[in-house]
Amino acid sequence: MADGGKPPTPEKKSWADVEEEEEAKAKAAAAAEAASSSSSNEPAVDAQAKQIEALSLSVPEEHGGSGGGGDDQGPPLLDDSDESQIQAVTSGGTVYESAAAFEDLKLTPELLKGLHDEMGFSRPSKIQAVTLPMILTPPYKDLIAQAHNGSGKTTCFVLGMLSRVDPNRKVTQAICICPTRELAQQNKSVLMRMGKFTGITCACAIPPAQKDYVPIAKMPKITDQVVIGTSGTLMKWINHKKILTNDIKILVFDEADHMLAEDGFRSDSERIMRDIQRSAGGCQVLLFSATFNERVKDFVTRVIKDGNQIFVKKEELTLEKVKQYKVQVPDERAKIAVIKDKIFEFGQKVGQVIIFVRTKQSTKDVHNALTLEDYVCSSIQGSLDQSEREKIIQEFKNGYTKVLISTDVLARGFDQAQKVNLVINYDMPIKFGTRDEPDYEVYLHRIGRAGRFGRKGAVFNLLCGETDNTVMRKIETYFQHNVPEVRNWQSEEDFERALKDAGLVE
DNA sequence: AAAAAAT
Repeated sequence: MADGGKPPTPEKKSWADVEEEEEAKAKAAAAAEAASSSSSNEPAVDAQAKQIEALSLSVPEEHGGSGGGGDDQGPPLLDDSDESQIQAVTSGGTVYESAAAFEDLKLTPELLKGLHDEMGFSRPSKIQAVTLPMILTPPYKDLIAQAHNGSGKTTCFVLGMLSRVDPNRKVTQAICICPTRELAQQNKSVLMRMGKFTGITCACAIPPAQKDYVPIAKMPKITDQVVIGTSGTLMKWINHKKILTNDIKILVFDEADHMLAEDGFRSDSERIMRDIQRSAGGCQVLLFSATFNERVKDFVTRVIKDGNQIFVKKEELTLEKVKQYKVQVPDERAKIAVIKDKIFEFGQKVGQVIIFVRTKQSTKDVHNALTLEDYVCSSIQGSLDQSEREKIIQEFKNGYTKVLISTDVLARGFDQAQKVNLVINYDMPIKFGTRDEPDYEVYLHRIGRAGRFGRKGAVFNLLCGETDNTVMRKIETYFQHNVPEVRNWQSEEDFERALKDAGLVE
């Protein structure tokens, strides 16, 4: 049943055995030659990398397992597979074989039990099949891996951390850095579930809620094998020797493009990397994200020189199953009207909804406008107290709230057990400092909140004025993806048809 | 003119 509907693939048809090793070596040598003659300061990795076959990244078949809201709908369908391509480039002489089953990965029985019984995964998704051997095969090479939103990246690095850690040693051996507290907590909860039978423990390095505050001096030392957190708190704990970094074996950057972007967390990330480098004498570094723009890609491939790389073309990055729409509205009031009359009418019926706005103030404004008319929703942004943030996330993950208004704090990585299938761009994502230059990466991450793990979803971009239209046009061009228009923002039929086309209503 | 983290 696992292969239902899929064309039969030959045994072991992985990129690894497509090319003979000898041939690959010859190619690598040729590549090195070419690279060194074209520009002598090219990073060695490009020169020595051997280009392997492009692989098809199919929709994964894993699902939320027991952590969901209770009404488990069984494994997602494998009907139409995503034809997007990913490209793997390996470094050095190691040859990897794509893992058809988790059993091929020499995992401990405890970990396998966690994967099957607790997570409910039957076999690896494409990105997992490709990256897990790279992560788990000695010599432990660094890895830069790009894969679609919702394709199962978290499992890759969580499994990586769990299997590289010695459960018997009560010292920190793995660190994962995330851009937001919510993501750190979410990743921790995935790791705890997956590692349920291993005895491995995990600390979350994020600032405590006000009521739980303790001075750093009084904080006990961390003895957990894994620490997952945000950059500031991680640095603080490391600086105060609450985390000892000399036994770190693996360092993971989730949403790595943002963690290493100049206008992101680059300086923090570099500092932490240097710290660990110094005290642990080098450790395996994993970078995971759905997006790597050319600038960041160029930078990370220079920082992580001798690693394996997997990248996806930007034109292949929009999710087939998430239908995008644009809606012209005359003014801000009309946006609220659309949300009230259309989104609340239809949206809630089909699942949960996230409405993205640009500023913290806007979350309050939109929230107030809706609450005034007795619509129930909640809103979140980074200035709320930690306990408040946790409460709102908890209520949303429980399914208690259906509509959540958010800044980009939730744009990346946030996963709601596949129950969010509608995303509203109340404000379009704009690059900071520009008027009409889209933030393509944020756009992609936002729409990725819908349609997790190959499920259906829809996105409505509310466009008001020429600037918004310019931004939308640029996005369409960038991803080479035409976004159809909902003709009349006041028309129930138009919205209904759009949702029908997206497969969200009958 | 900002969201994110945090001092």
